[in-house]
Amino acid sequence: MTTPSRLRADAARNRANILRAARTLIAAHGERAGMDDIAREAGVAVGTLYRHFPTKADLVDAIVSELAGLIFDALDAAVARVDSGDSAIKELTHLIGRMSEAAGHDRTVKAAMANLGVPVHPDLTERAMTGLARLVAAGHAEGTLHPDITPGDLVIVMSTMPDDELPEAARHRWLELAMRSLAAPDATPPAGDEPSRGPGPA
Amino acid sequence: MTTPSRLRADAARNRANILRAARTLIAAHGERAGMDDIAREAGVAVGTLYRHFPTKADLVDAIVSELAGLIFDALDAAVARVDSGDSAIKELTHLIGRMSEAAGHDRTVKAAMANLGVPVHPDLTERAMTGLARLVAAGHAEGTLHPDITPGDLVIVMSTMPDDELPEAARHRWLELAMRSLAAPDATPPAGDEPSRGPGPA
DNA sequence: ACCTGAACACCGTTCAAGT
DNA sequence: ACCTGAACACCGTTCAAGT
Repeated sequence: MTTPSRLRADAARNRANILRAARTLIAAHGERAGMDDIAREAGVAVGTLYRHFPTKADLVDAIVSELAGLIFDALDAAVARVDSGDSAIKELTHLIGRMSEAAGHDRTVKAAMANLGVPVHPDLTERAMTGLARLVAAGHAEGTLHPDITPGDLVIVMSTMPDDELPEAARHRWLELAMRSLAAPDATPPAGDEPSRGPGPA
Repeated sequence: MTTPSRLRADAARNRANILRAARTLIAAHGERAGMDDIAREAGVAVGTLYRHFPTKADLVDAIVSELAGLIFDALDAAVARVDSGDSAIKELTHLIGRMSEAAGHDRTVKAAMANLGVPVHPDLTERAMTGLARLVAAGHAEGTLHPDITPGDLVIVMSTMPDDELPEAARHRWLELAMRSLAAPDATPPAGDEPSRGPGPA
């Protein structure tokens, strides 16, 4: 779990090989991937696998966290671009679209997505929520995001993203529909603000 | 799989007990439910379980199909009400809302949902698509459904419905967002229940 | 310290024996 | 015909023995 500060050379090599093998096999077969298969693919004995990751869940978690890190990087990059003046709704569409595309090829992405909502690592979750809040604020400021949308809503959208069980065309259409539910109502300019029943930001 | 036209009295009783036990345990624990546990709960030996359902997947499939049947019934009822003059968007909201609520308590519902898109039983799928097409047509006619929405879009929405991994408040908020993506641009989506702030998972 | 691989435990599945 | 439950196979996990 906690990577020791210093690792024997062969141990470090083994760990890297295990992670690489796990990335490949778990992305392809999900949790169905067998520990023996992963060990063989990594060129180590099962015992070695278990020395580095005490349980299969720990190994999966490591892969998922790794991927969550990449997602956070993408999020940070989007925030940076928005700070530089790019359109928030455009960056958000791009971000969610990239994640959805990834989720179509890698079974781990959905799990990484869920980690945003159910904090396994609270610090990472806070990092994500901070980034999402920046995007939401920018979207509200430029008037392209629906006024009642919150960072939590983005988490909901991301965690209900389709995986590879839906064909690509459907995943693409999902993105359109999802963004439609996030976007500001553009048909009528937001002058009087709708009195419907939207829980306004008070 | 194919239920024999006549079944010995004890066999029929066993089958019913197995289905009831499976409903309970699979709804609660998903596919993690053990075959031995289901057999014990049903009061039969494992061999008997396997005589009725050659494989665990078959048993799960039976439960899922059963539930899909209930969903289709609900769909047909909605179509009937719309034919009687009820609002299509309102019935659609109610229908998806009920399914979402069910999915929050029963891990099988999502699987049943997926059956709509990936036809396990083509005839059932066709029945569902016919019903959905009626609702879509009615929604277009009354102008409450977004003009470009198709029955396939409803399948996408239903198969990306959140399960019990999202808390109830988030599931409720999901419904609002989903209906927003389906509604006509100028229409105010009817909310059967009071809208809740959807802050997502804490 | 770390690695190895045989052995154990658990659960899906089978089958010889019963009625 | 249908039921029973011990036995088998598979896979996650452990551990005594090696270096």
